[in-house]
Parts: sequence; structure tokens; C-alpha cells
Amino acid sequence: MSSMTNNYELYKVFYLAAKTGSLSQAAKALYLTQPSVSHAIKQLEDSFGLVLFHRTSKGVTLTQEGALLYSYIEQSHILITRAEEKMAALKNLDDGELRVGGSDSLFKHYLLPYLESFHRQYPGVRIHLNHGTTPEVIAFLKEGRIDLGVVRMPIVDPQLQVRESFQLQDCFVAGEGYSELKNTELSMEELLHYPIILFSRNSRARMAITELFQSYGYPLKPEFEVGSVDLLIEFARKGLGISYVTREFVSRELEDGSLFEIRLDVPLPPSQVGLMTMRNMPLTNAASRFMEMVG
Amino acid sequence: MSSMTNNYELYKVFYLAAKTGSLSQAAKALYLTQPSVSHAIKQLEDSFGLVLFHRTSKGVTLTQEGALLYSYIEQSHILITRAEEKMAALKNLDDGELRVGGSDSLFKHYLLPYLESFHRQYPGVRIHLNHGTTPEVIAFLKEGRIDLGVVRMPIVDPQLQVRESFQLQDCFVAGEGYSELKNTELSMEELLHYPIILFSRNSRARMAITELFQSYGYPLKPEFEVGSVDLLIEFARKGLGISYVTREFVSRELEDGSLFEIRLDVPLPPSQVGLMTMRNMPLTNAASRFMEMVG
DNA sequence: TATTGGTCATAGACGACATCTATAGCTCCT
DNA sequence: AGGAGCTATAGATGTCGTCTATGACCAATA
Repeated sequence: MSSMTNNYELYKVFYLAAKTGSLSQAAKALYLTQPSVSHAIKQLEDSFGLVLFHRTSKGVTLTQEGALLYSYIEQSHILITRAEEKMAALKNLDDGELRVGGSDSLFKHYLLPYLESFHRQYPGVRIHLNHGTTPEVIAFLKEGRIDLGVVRMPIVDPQLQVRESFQLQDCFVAGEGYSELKNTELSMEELLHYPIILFSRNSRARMAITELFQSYGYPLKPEFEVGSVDLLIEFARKGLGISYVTREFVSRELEDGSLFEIRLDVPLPPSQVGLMTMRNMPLTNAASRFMEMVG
Repeated sequence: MSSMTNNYELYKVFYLAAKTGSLSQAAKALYLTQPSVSHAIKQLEDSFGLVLFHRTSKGVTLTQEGALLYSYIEQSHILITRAEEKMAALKNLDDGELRVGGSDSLFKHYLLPYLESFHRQYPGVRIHLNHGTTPEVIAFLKEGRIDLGVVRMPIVDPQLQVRESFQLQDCFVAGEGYSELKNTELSMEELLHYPIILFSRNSRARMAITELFQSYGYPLKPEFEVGSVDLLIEFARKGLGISYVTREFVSRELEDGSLFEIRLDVPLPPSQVGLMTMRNMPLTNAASRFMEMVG
């Protein structure tokens, strides 16, 4: 007796019968036959022990009790219809949101064109960018605050799934003040005679290059330690030293000659960008579409 | 493609799965097995082309899309539950309304005890009384403003269904001033020497008695014509004349001697009270219960 | 480690019941 | 009187919702 809970499908039939004022028309609308509808209404009436419709030779009209029921069911039906529309919109990406985490520089130099074209193709999807360091982005992901993180590889975390996406190449660059180094190839030792500008300590690229020098026996101690890629570039342009930056992020400066790359006699390790998601966590439609576009 | 309209029953399953966070528990609540619930959810997901739940080893949690759907379905479910409760209440007569039409005097002298006991038994049912003349009451009924009319018979209207309920007897009464008539039997002619007080022209009782006198060849012209039974009584008590009233409505005055009945040498016709409803129109539960009580 | 107990997913069989066809009864309109 | 609506009813049919049985997975035990 606790949950009387009729079959909800009956309410759909009831709704249409009441709305159209005709069991036959309701049947048409539902792609059913009239007896089916008649039977469904009868089930409802029996379940309540109340008469819901007044049957006449030209259709049906609601009784008082039926009208009261209708006032509820109509609202309910509207909500369900909205829900279905909403779901369809999410499916078509006419609606929804895409929440991405990553570093500012990756957004700006790497993800921006994808975000642009995604937004152009799906203007209904609201895009949220959350920038932070790699551990912060991982935390965002685990808290469910973002759908997708864009970070440097490698990431080792059993809860996460990472897809390699794009290779970047870090390199040393300098500006006008060091033009004597333009067409030479330096050794590590020679490089270290110059002031070095590095990104802040906790960055992945900084750790990688420090380790590399260490493996050859050289300690890499920066003259300047800065907190953004833009500052790395600016410091180098002003001639304050040699910056270690991602080549793809300074392509413009390399083009216009305000910076040039310094070749070393040892190869520098490439760095992989990875798209990071929760393992075994379904993606939103928007997020998975975006992943496809980034490829 | 027009109306995507899923089987609503799936939403009930979805609701419980989301609410309990477990397909198994939802199954229990619905008296189903877990695979059934699993299948139902899959149907919904397939229909939308979206993943609604994130499955883990300890249950399910809503995805973003699922959460959005839930926000609609939860409301919808609440409405349906309320509707079902409301219907149960109407069935039990814990709620609802009873709308009766009739004349004031019938309400007061005939229907009141029934209304009282009905109200005592079903205090949740709101009672509306609409008084009016017989044609007005018929109109109320046809407009759907009342469920039930209480009127004098006969009623001839193919749209109406009338059940005879109670017999009343009209009679002539007078007060102290006419005590010489107390133990005599008058003829019609003798009666007409006294001032007569009648109810207003359009009443059924008035028409009946006028016709009766006419059939014997006597015109019945009242000295006073009043608009309520109370005035009929009051006028007679004050000695203004002889009132034609329903005997049952003056039982108290006949008891305490402030009025006495004048016997005629011709029998006066009894008048039937009828309960009138729309033919082929289902009654509300409250109305049909009330009809039973009135018997 | 293995074990146990919980989760959900899948496959296939079964049967309830939703739906259908056919028909009848009714009212209204031509 | 006949036709064109409407709904109700009865009984046949077959869909599809549900079940059983099983597997895979995970987490928390022993």
C-alpha cells in the first residue's frame, strides 16, 4: 500500500486524452489504437477508484477529479518534455558546457585555435577555462570541476587516463644582445656562462631541463626565475639572458627576429602534451566531441 | 522525429536509480530485478545518445547530463506523487468538494442534518451551497457549477436525472388571531374569505396550489406575496393572514402552538423532493457518497 | 594473496500484458 | 433512415519488459 505508483506511461495517455478531448485523437497522437487508449484510461480510473472522464458521443471531458489530476500531470508533462528537449540539445551540442583545465600558456598557444573552432561550430556550448599548475589541474579533474585537462606528459596516476596529443619542443632562445651566438653551436658548459632565465620551480619543463643538465654533471642555476611564459619571452627580448621556452610559443618572435634559437650540441628532449580525463568516467558529449576535434 | 517522447515508465526507473545511487536498490524499490533496471537505464541513454550514469563498483552516480535530466525528472516525479496522493485523498473523501444547489428552505429544513453528518464524517470535503429557484438550480447544474440539486418534483428534462427522495406536505397555517378556525374544517370558498399569504410567484408550491384552486373553479389571489419561507411563517404568526407553507418546515411552530394547521375539506397534494443530477454525467466521489447518505 | 560480497552488464528464455482487430452501442447530424 | 462520429468490450496476438543465469569488475576483507 505504501507506494501506489501507477505506470507512468498511463499518465502520458491520460495527458493526451485530456488535452485533445478525445480518446481517438489521443490514440492517433500516440500511434496507438482507440481501444488501447480507452483501456489505459480505464486502468487509471480503476487504480484511483475515481472517474476521470465524462464520455460523450463527441469525445471526452474531464470530471472534477480528472481536472485536478490533469493540473498536476500537465505540469509534469511539461517538465518531461523540456527535459527531453534539453537532452536533445545536449546531444546536438546546442547546449551544454565544456570545462577545460590547463596552463595559461597551453591555452593561449596550443588550445586556442581548437577552442575557437569548437565555439564557432557549437556556439551554444559554454566554455569554461580553469588554469592552474599540473597538480592543480589534476585536483580539478578529480573534484569534477573540469571535464578535461591539458597538461605536459608524463602523468602517472591510475585514476587518470591520458592521451598524448601533440609534441612540443623546448629550446633556449636569446634576443639581440646575444647575436654573437646566432650561428654557433654551444655546449652545455658554454651555455652556462650566460645568464639563464627559467620558468618557476614547480613547472614540468623546468624539472625536465634541470634533470637533463644534471645527468651530464652540470648544475643548472637560473639567474632569473619567472612565473609566466610571457615574462620568459620578454626577459629574453630585453637581453637579460637566455630563456628556456617552448619553441612553438615563440614562433612569432623567431619569425620577426626579435628572438633567435640557440643550438646546443646535445639534443633537448621533446615534451608531449596530453589530454587528461578521469579513467572510467564518462565524458560529457561536449567534452568527447572536443577531444575528437583536438584529435 | 517530431515527438521523441520516451516511455515515461523509464523516467520512474531513472528517478529511483538516481535517487538511491544504485541500480540494485532502485530495483528493490520498484519490485524489479537489477538487470531490468540496468536495461531500462540503457534504453534511456540510447534514446538520448548520452551517458546518464557513471557506473562504479559501489553504485552509480549521475553524469552532468544525467544530473540535468534529474533536475527535471525529480520535479516531475514530485508532481506525479502529489497527484496520486490527491487522488487517494479524493477517493477517501479526505479532500474534495461537494457542491449542492437548492432552495434555502430545503437546505435549512430538509438537507441540513445530512450536510451536518456528512461534514462530520468527512471534514476534509468542503461543502458549497448555492441557493436559487428551481430553474436557477437546473442552470447551475448544466453549467457544472454544482454536482447535485435538491428541488421539488416533478422535473422533466431529458438531460437531468432525478431521484425522488422525500415527501413533504404543504398546508395552510394561521396564528393566534384566527383561533376560531382551530378545530373546524374549511371549504375552499370559506378559506378565500381570509387573507392569504403565498410564496413568490415563480415557486413550484405556489404554482401547484394555484392550479388546484383553479381546477375547482376558485381563483387564488394572495393578500401578501413574500420571498422566503421565514417570512411566510412570520406573517402568519403575526396574524396577518393564512400562510401556505410546507408542514415539515413549521413543525416547531406547530409544536409550540404559535401556529396551527387549518384543515380543508379537500386533500392537498403532497410534494416530492428530488435529488437532481446530470444524466450520464459521472458524479464526484463526494457527491455520490452524499447521495447514498441521503438515501 | 585468495576470498567474499558487493557492484553493474550481458545473453537468452519466458510470459505478462499492452496492443491489436473486430464488433457493438451510443449520439448527433444529414 | 442512414451515416459518421464517438467510446466500450471481448478475445486473439505478439511485442517487449522482465526474469534467470552468468560474467566481469572492484573493494574490503581474511
